[in-house]
Amino acid sequence: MPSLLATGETIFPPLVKGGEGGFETGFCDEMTRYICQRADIIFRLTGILEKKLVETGVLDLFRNVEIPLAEVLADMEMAGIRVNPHILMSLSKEMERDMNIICRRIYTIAGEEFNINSPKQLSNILFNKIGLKPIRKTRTGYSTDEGVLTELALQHELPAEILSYRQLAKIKSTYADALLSLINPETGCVHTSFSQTVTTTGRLSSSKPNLQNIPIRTEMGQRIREAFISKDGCVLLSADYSQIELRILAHMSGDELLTEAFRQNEDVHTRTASEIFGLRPSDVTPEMRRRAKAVNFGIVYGISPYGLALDIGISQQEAKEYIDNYFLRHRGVKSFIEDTIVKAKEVGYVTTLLNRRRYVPELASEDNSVRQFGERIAVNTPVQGSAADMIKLAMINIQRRLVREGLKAKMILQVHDELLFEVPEEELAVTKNIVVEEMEGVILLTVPLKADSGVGKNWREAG
DNA sequence: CACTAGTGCAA
DNA sequence: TATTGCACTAGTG
Repeated sequence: MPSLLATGETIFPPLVKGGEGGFETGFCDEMTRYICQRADIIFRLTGILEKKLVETGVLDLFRNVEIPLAEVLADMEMAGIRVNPHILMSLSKEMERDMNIICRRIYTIAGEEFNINSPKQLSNILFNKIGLKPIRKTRTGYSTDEGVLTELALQHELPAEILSYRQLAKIKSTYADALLSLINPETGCVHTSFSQTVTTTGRLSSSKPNLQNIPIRTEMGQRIREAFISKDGCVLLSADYSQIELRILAHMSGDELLTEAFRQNEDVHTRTASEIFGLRPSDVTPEMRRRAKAVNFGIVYGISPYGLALDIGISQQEAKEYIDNYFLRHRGVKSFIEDTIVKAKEVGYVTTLLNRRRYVPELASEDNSVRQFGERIAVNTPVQGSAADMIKLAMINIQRRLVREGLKAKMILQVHDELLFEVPEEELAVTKNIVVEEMEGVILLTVPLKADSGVGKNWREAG
């Protein structure tokens, strides 16, 4: 790709000369500082340019979505989200105590002390000293990841202890200690950095801290979420799209059953389970629904029997039957996948609802695995990227309405299909209406869009 | 100090 | 041998 600009040169020069990283620069005058910080952020967020313009091939998207969104994101970054340091500190201490206890047990079982955090040293203990049978290889040795340890736990008591230790170590280092260090002492908030230029699909990314991967599945994770709080007089409002990617798949593919499921406002995973297992929806068990949910995710990712089997712990044979059954009932999805790949090979790229473009050179590869990877990209990107388009547009529309209606409510986070707001309590009802209305009405599809919402004094309650 | 590998968190 | 990310620790040079 020829470069239109010299290295470092940009179409949009900074409005104000200032240091990189707004919250680290020291200015005396508060207003000057505010303007410089905001300008720095907008500059970073719009500094996309020739690569972006050429690669997307769509100037409209850039003008109508990404430039206006930069201002929204700048406001979000500056607003930040308040974090209660005491919750994180006590959680950290509690986890340290538990880790010490587990650590001593591990050393006793192993018969020696070693660095539990080192996969290399752990692998030596498990596979050489104890003599357990390796399950999978990595490039440099034997894998000790969660799936492997879970299997090994059936034969020996050590792997289970390692799993407990790992869970605590992960949460403590990444989410308790690291997050504490990123609280801005002046604002009492964490101010993430969003990027519009990192991902290949059009999603945002978040860093320093990454607020798009805060734990949610485990109890420990939920307790981390309790540390994200609203300011006095405010509550947190969370609104998330329900099944947006599957709804987009229904829209793009025109698949009859999938479309009908959403039009009837049915539970799509239960519906899929009933199709895969050949039962009435009322006879679907929670375990069947769980497996069907994995199938639905798999469809969007470009499923393989191996991957599905690995994900839900069944045989490859069984996984293949699930997939075959799914495509038997969903001819529309099947032909959408095939047509998308054929078209992508023809023109060299795929597109989203707002004409975002991603080139897929992998499709022309001689290497089968590379080419198949290209095919999964070709299927996944229009779906994932369209979801990104839609929430971005909704964010712009919501922000405009909040301003126009003179509300103090602030958008503070985006997590791919969820938006988080800090809302003065007296504005809650009206803000919630605006948010849900704008999210559900952002683009008219052949199936309805649904946004669920929740409210609380912290992210756990609101989520 | 810069980099890679393995691991694991989210949508 | 399922998509997109960020970031931790260990280990190497």
